Amino acid sequence: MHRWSQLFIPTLREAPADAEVASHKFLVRAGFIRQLATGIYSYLFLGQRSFNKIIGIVREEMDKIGQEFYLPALHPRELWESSGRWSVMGDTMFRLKDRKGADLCLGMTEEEVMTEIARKELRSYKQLPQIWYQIQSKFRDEARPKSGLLRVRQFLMKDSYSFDIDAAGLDVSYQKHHDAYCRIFDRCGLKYVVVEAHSGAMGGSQSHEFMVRTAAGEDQVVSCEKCNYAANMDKATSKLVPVEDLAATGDGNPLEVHTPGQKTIEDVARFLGVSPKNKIKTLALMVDEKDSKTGKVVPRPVVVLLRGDHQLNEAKLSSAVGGKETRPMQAEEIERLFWSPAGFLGPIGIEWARDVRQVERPILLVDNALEGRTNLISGANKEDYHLKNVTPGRDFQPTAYADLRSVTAGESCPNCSAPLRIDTAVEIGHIFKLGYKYSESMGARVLDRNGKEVTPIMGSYGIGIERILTAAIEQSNDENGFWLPPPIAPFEIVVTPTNVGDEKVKSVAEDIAQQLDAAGFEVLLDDRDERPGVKFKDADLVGIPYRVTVGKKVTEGTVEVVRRSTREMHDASIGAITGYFQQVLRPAR
RNA sequence: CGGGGCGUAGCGCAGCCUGGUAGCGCACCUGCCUUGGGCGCAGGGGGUCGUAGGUUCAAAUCCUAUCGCCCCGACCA
Repeated sequence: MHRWSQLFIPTLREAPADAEVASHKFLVRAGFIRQLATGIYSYLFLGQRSFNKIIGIVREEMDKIGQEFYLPALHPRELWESSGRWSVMGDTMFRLKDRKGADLCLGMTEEEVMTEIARKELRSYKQLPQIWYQIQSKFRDEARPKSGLLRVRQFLMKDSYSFDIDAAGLDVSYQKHHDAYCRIFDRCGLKYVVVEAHSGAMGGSQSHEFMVRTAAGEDQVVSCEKCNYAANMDKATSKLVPVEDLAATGDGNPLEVHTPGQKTIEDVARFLGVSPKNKIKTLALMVDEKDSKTGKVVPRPVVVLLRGDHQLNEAKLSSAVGGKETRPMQAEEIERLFWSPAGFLGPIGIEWARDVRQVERPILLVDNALEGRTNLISGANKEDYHLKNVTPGRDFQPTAYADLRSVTAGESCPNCSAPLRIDTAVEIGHIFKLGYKYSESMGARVLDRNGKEVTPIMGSYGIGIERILTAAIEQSNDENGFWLPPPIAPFEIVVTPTNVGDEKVKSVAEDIAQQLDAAGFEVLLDDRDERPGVKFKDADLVGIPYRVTVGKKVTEGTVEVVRRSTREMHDASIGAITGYFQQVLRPAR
């Protein structure tokens, strides 16, 4: 049993001025955390208790599917060079030198370290599958840490890695993680959604994110009101309402129209009296490609066509160009390709690559929404002119059609056609089929059944420990503070004697706390010599789900039980308290 | 990295424009009082005004540089 008067729980009446989101304000006000520097926080007593409980749950569930390791956070440069990520990670990686001048870095994830162990130690298919995990600090020099513990430079992560002999084995390891994550987040009392996620640049075959919907989040999830469809913004698709095409004019072939000074989609649509949906949006971008012979990096034009009212999704575009990054073309680059200033660009009159490998020609990517459309309006590649009657496939040949746009709220679900909603969310977990990227580049090999060398296939899986707590707070707070689900709360019950000067009140509170403690509950006795108002305010603030108030009614043998989330309050006889909490906190399963 | 803002007591802020005694609320300490929602009265402690340089008889205040922190954007295996 813990006594408040002996503890360091520095609660604050006011939130620090720079705190914006609820979890940040309350974590500081409730004395869970204190900031040391931008994106770097100390965890005080209550915070650490909460994290320890979260870690306990993660560990219990992970032990059912894998084995816990503890890996170094300090890594040699050579290790990250062996996977090629020393240069890829850029400024986000913390780097330092040792006394000999050797380069080191602080770990952002641990694929390299795990794969290094696998490479050295795994020899035979008989040793597979393996699932190895750890819970450890990760370091990322984020461009912009923010929102308290939501986006920080040092944080705790449960990261695990699976090694399987083949894709079917990976499917099993992946599913085990999926199920373990569901059990973990359920036990933590979170409401979450599992969404299909963008697999990233490396062509990983499958990826899911575990998201908690909250306004404080930085990610966007698209989900269906009716069925269980849910996806990350970078992955989501929708069914579109068909658009009525314009009638052909003149002989039906592309026809120049004078559109002086009409540069934006809206301008042109208004000027010509058509909907933006009948207009082609032409985006001029560049992608850096490596020349296969010289190895030199050469910029290559990538032109993207979208329906006029649609928005480009950069992650989808990146996937479409093989995981590379794109940038907008500069004015000279636009002139060189289109012979026209921006505002009047279009696909007609340029020789586009037949497929991506035809490197001497520019790439033309056309969004699926334009496939099969006819008589669209595009720029004419001539200042102050646009073209009517533009029909994809007839008037120009795309290098490829692809899904390139972001869905918007209200569009139809791809499965059941019900309206889609878009919410901001916090990512609390991510499971990812890595494939062969690390095992291949770092040279991990095992012998299969036939004595043939094969490369094990990997998965990697992460859980943000701090984000579980912040998401829980974002989900459950009011103007007075927050309440946590009992499994992750720093204490389950706070016993609040209203007046420790009253011997009867004091001793009953003491007895109740002792009893609850003896029965195995996590109890905090607020034995401070403070006025009741102060204690109630603090009790409401710090996230403890239940309060037992011991006050005047002790003379009648009665105390009050208050449930923080609902403010529900009822009198209970002193002798019945332990039984009551047995029922609500330890129900038989 | 681009744009904006802020650094004055533990927290929240005023003072700066117009240079001259460093202030307020909360918190903290002592005493009394009070005891069901941050109570009251009295007394008290605590600040190199982020740092460095400059202007001036005199700088929290004006100028320059620098560091830190926050917000928006870019970025985010």
